[in-house]
Amino acid sequence: MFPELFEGVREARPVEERALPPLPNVEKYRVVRTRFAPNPDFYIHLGNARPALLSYEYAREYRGVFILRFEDTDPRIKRPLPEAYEAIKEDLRWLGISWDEEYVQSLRMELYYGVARELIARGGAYVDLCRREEFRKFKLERRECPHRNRSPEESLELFDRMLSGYFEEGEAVVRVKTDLALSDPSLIDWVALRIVDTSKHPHPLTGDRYIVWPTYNFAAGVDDRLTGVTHILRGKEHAVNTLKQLYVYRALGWEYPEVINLGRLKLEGMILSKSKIKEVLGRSRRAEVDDPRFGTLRALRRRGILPEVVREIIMEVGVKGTDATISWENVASLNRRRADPVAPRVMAVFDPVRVSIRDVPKDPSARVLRLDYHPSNASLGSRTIDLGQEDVVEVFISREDFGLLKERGALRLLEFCNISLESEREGYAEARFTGTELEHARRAGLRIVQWVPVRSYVRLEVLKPEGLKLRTLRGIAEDSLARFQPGTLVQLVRVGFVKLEEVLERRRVKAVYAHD
RNA sequence: GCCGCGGUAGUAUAGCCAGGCCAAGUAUGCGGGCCUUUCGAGCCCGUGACCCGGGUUCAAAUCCCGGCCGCGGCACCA
Repeated sequence: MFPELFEGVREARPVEERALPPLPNVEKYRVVRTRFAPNPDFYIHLGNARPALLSYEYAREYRGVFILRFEDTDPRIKRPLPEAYEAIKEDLRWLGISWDEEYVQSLRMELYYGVARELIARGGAYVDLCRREEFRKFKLERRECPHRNRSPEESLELFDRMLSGYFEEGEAVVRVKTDLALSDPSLIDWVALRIVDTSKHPHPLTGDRYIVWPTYNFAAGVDDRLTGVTHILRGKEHAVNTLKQLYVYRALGWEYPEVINLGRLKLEGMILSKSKIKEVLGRSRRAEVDDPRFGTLRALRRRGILPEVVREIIMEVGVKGTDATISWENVASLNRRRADPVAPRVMAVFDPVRVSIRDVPKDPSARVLRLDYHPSNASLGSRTIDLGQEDVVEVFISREDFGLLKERGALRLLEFCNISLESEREGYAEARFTGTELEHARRAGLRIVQWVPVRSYVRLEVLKPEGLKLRTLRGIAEDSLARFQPGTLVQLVRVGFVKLEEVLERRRVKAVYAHD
């Protein structure tokens, strides 16, 4: 109809999403079923988002089913965090991921017991009563331990005893029979179920109801089969696990799903690993799980990183086994691209210095400024800065720009006027109005700097991560900043993008630094 | 003890499986230009790289062998 009206929109920036390579052997399956299986012992981070998003995208592309499964079968070492179940779902939703089915492993224990019995009955597993170190010796010498050749019946009986609470932690485990000749000792007769004393380490969901717990490999392997998963996308650190699970599948006559191992995703300068985050959390009173120094999805969200950017990064890195370190500069750049057209622009000054300007004409055109929040996005509206009728107009500029003023003797205050320095002493300057024309400023080569009127401003605190340090920048900003809702991404002119967190009694604003 | 992965511009990466369309793509950085919101933002142009050695081939960043360097994983965590 009016094609020209759509020009701008189309040119806005065609963010093309990279197409996913085809999944292997889809024709073998009626429907593609993928899954994401986090351990709810902590919040998920950018690295977890990779398999999550790719699994989801594949399910969608093939019109299949995407499964969310909580792997919470270690009440002792990786004890689930009660709030993590919900938090993970929230983070996934934020990323635009939805799931068709949801499972919680700690609620499926009887299923694992059943499969374990079947496996033992078929001679594919046995109950081992060796102490850990004892077994290790046998294994390294490629000898079988004394319990290995027990009859299935005997093992089954011992398994029931395990379940009844007869054994203590470490006294009995169920081992999957593999091949003693395996060159990789870590594969040999791996543990499928072990005892965890839940009276001492209660599970947040099931308390002390169960004392025999499946290991990751057993539970994951069984569940992938039981829930009909056809394609597994997971970190390449799981490559060995596939080999382990294969023994269970073979013993039970199951066919193993297709597996794609993904490389790790790191975020430059940010803490991703759970253990490191927990370390910082334990050390610092201030830190929260969404501390902007962390690479958790919550932290990225808090910093104003848009979910589309996280998606874009993951799709860009693609489906492969190579690790990738995402540079923060890149994240910032992608985010800026999307934020710039929609972020209102406001002036703020850090480390402020006061400047008194005389000779500013008293007519309204010079004293009452109407400024748009964005040069090209009119929908963001505008605000008015009223400089009053005093003889001198007082503004704050940053100490850095104050240095420029001293050096060059003149400056242009962004969208206001040109000034020249009359006198200065530490932290204060007197200047003279020399006109409002931008052309003059340009010809004179004046630097154009942001400023805040002394007459009306808000205090601004910006939380800024610098490496592992967290700094709080204190400054002042135009009072109009307080009119935005918390959560708004704002561009502080010549400073960077900031996400508003709190607006306190209209005179104080707290924000988190997103990026330049 | 054992298993696996990677080395592409200053930085981070794509391409490698299916060799030629790669005198190597993207982002950032850097240099220049543009924008009457004036900017450290944005837009445009430019700059710059296939770890080393050998082999296969008409043809190799891509395949094979060796070397050097870096990284990750497993063994009753997930």
